[in-house]
Amino acid sequence: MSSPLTEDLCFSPDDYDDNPDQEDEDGGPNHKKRKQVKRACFSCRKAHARCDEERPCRRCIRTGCESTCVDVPRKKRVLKKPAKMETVGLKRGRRRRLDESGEGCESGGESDSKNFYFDVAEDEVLEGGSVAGKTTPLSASSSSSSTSTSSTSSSSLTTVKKFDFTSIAINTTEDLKLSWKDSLLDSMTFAHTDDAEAKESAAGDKEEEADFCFDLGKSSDDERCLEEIPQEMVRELTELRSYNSTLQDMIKDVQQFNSYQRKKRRQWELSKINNGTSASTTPGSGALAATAAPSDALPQWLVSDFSSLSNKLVDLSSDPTHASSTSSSSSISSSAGSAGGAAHHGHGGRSAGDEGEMDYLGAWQQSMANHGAPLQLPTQLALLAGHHSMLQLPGQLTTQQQAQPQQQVQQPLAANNAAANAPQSGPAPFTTSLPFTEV
DNA sequence: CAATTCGGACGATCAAGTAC
DNA sequence: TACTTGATCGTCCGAATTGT
Repeated sequence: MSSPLTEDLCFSPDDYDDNPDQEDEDGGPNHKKRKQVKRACFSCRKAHARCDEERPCRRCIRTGCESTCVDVPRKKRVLKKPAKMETVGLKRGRRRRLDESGEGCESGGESDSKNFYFDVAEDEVLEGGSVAGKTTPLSASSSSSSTSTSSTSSSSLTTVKKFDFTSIAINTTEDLKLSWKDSLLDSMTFAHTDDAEAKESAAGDKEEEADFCFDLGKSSDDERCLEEIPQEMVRELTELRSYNSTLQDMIKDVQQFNSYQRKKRRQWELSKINNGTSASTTPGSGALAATAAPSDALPQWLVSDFSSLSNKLVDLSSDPTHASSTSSSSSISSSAGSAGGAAHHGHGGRSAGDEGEMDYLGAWQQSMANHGAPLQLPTQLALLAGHHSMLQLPGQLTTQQQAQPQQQVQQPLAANNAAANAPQSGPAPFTTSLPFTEV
């Protein structure tokens, strides 16, 4: 029954349209239309409870949550699927005048269209409008999957250009299957629905179907299609995800190192300016002692991280099966901490019987090239990782890089910082420029 | 027994498609 | 451009559940 709360609110008298004389086709002689407020407050909406126009509303006052009694902006409407009426055969737009049958007539105002609505409802699935309000399981599932783009939130880290394969927005095998089914079924003009009744009625109406259904093939083919192709996709995607996850780990660490070095360099340059002399001439004095000239040496934590990273890479490139088992144990600890959440998913995704041996490093190179990032990592990282093939050491610039000098990577930052803009009379630009630009 | 939660029916609104 | 209409989003009833 009604809860005491709603009883307390006592909305009833004018909550319903007192115009019952309209249509009573669904039986009830006094079928009153439910009136609803234009906008319910956040609290009421959350509680699925009745609200009113006042702020704070009566319910919030009563429950003592006036603070949350605020309006929430309406969501912008999004069409998740292409309009369905093509698939069902209904057409939008002004109703065609049908002289002979008398079935249709020129639509006039609102009431006319309403009548028409009910007329149509006789032989269609549209009953009382409630069916139309339902969301199909397919659309729901496809929209619910969320991407976990693990962009770093820390301000000291740079944002990476996107080459995140997981942004395909598919997180599980089931998601993938559903998504695939969805797209496949979308491509058919045949109205797919999980609702057995609707399916039946759709199947029954052969004549209409023929009009807007084309090239469906046999249903058995469709079934097979739905099963086989996802398998292939699942496998590929799993590989991609695994590789991408490793990539993300590396990127995170490298970004940290980059940030660390940049900060160090800024400090060094600043202190140099403040001192009014060349850093090399006054070593060991005061602040300068604290901010020694940046070196190419990696901090200790990074060294250990990259050690495990290199092991991991060796595993990945040589023995994928082994990689999946070892990668979890030799996890690359992300000192940033914040980004750890999405970083390590997918490593276990490679199935034991996976025969497709992937050239991860090659793939990485390819990916980086595709996204316009130069293939260059810090020297020590290159040495640590032990994969010179995938790294480009400072001496080995690409032709593209030879054309534009290295410090280009650091420019956006330097533009914002007067100190960093100081004449580059200090040490030569670092050879540890990184493959990522600041955004 | 009161309070809270939440599934789902119903209402409002919007955007796409069509007739004129 | 006016109009229709399906889809989508919001409201809130009322049954179920939880707390005291």
